[in-house]
Amino acid sequence: MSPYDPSAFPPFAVTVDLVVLTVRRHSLCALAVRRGEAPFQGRWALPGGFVRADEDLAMAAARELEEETGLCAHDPGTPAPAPGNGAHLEQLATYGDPKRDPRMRVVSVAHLALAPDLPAPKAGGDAHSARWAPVETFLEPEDEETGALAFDHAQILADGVERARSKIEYSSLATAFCPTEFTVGELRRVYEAVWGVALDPRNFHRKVTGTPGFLVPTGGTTTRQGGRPAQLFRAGGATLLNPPMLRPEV
Amino acid sequence: MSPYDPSAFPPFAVTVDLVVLTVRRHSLCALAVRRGEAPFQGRWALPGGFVRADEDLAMAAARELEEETGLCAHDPGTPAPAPGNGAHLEQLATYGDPKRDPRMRVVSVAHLALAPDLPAPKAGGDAHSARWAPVETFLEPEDEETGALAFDHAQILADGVERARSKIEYSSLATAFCPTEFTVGELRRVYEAVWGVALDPRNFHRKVTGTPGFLVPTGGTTTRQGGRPAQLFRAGGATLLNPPMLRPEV
DNA sequence: GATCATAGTCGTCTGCCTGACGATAAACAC
DNA sequence: GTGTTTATCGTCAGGCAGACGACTATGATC
Repeated sequence: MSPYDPSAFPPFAVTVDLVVLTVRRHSLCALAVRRGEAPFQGRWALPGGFVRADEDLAMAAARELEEETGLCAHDPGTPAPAPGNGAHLEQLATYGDPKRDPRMRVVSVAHLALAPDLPAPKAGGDAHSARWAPVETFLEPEDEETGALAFDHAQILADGVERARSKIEYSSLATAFCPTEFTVGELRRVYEAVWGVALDPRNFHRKVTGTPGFLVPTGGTTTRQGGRPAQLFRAGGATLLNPPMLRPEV
Repeated sequence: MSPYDPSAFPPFAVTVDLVVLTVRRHSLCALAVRRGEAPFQGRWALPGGFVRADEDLAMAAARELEEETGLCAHDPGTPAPAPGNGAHLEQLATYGDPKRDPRMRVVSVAHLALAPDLPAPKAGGDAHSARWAPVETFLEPEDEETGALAFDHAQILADGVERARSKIEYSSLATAFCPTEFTVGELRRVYEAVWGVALDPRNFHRKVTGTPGFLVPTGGTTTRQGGRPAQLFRAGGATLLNPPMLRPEV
C-alpha cells in the first residue's frame, strides 16, 4: 500500500489539550474545566478542543488558551508582546492511545502554558465551569468531590508538571510565572511552589543576580511583600541558565 | 459547536516520522530514505508512515523502526530486552502545519531513535533506497546530489539532533549509541561525535566511572581500539546523570 | 628485541560554584 | 522604641571540573 494514498489513511480527530499552570498562594495550580457532556460528564478535565482545518497546532493551542483564560500566548524566545497578559506556551507531548477516547480515535497534542497569577477563570464554551486548583488535587485525587481527571488527562497533567519542574532548572522559564516586574523574592517563591521545597534566600539571591543576562534591574523598588523594599527586575535576554539552578534532593 | 461532535471534526491523517541516529566513523549519522513518489520524488526524507487504526503512537513508531532497520525498540527506562539489536525510542515532537504536506492535512508525530552502529540499512517498502549520512549532510545541504530533505523533515531532524545533544548531558542516553558492552573510550567517542568536540580522556574517565550506577564493569577487557586493553562496561541502572556532563563551550 | 605510537588509567592542583549560615539594612505593626 | 518581616551582603568549607603530568599495557615497526 502506498503510505500516502489519501483514500487509505484511517480517520483521526486531532485536538489540543492545555496544561495551564500558575502559582497562586504559594502553590502550583492547574486550570481545569468541568465537562458538560458525556463521556466523563461532570468530571474535571484539561481545557482543549479540536484543531481547525486551516490552523497550525501552536495556533490552535493559543486560540484555546485565549478562549479559556483571555491570555495572549507568545512563542518562547521572543519577549512578551503584550506585557501583563502574556503567557509562555510550548508543545508538551502527543497522546494517541486508540482507547483514550471511548467514542473515536482522537490524537491530542498537549501543550504547556505558564502564566502569572490571574483573576478568576472564565468558563469556556464547552465547560459548565472552570477553576484553578493545586496540581496535587488532580494528581492525588483523595478529594471525593473533585475526583480524577477525565480521559488520560491526569497523565498529561503529570507530564506537564514534570516538564515545568525540570525546565526551570536550566532555563529562565520561572519568570513566566511572574508579572513583568518582580522581585528576587517573588521569583524564589515561584521556585519554591513549583518544586515544593524551601530555598535559602541568600544563596538564591546570589545565584540569580550573579547570572549575567538573567535579570535586569528596572530601577524601581517595591514593598508589596512587607519588610525591606526589594529591587524590581525584568526577565533578561538569557533564556538558558548555565550552570543550572540545582533542585534540592527530595 | 460541540467540540466532540463526531461529524464536525476536520479530517486528519496521522503519521509517525523517525529521526534515527547512530554514530559511525566518529560522526553523528541519521537514517534517510529516498522517496519513490511525488511529491518530493527522488528526494531524501525521514522514514515514517501512517499510524494504523488500532495502533498506539509508540507502537507505530516501533513498527516503522523495525521495518526500516530491523531494530527492536524498547521503552526508555527498561533495560534492552534484546541485547545487541535494541534501540532507544522516544517521542520527539509533533508537526502539524496545514501546508506541510501539499496534498492533505497530515499531522506527524516525530520520534527519536538512537541505535548502535548498524550494518548497511535495508530499504523500506516505500523507498527506493536508504542510507546513513552525517547529519550535517542533511542540515547544511551544500551537497548538490543530496539536496534538502523533503517536507519539513530538515526541521524535524534538527530538533531530533538537538534533543539528543542536550539529553546526553544529563542522562545515560549516550549508552544507547553503544553496543551492550563498551569501553570508556568508546563512550567518550560517542559524546565527541554527538557534540562535535574533543573531550579530555582523563576527566571523562573520572566523571563516568565516578558516577554511581552509571557504568558497571563486566570484568572483561578489550583491545579492539588498539593500545592498552580497556575495561568493558555495561550501562548501569542510573538513567539520570547528576551533576550532568558539561558540554564544553563551542 | 628495542623502540615507537596508541590508548587507557591514576593523580595533582587550582579555581569556581554551592550549601550553610552570620550579619546588616529597611520597611511595617504595635 | 521594639519586634517582625523581608532583602541583601559576606564568609567559609567542601565538591567538582578543567588543565595537565605520569605511568601502564598493548600492537606496529625497525
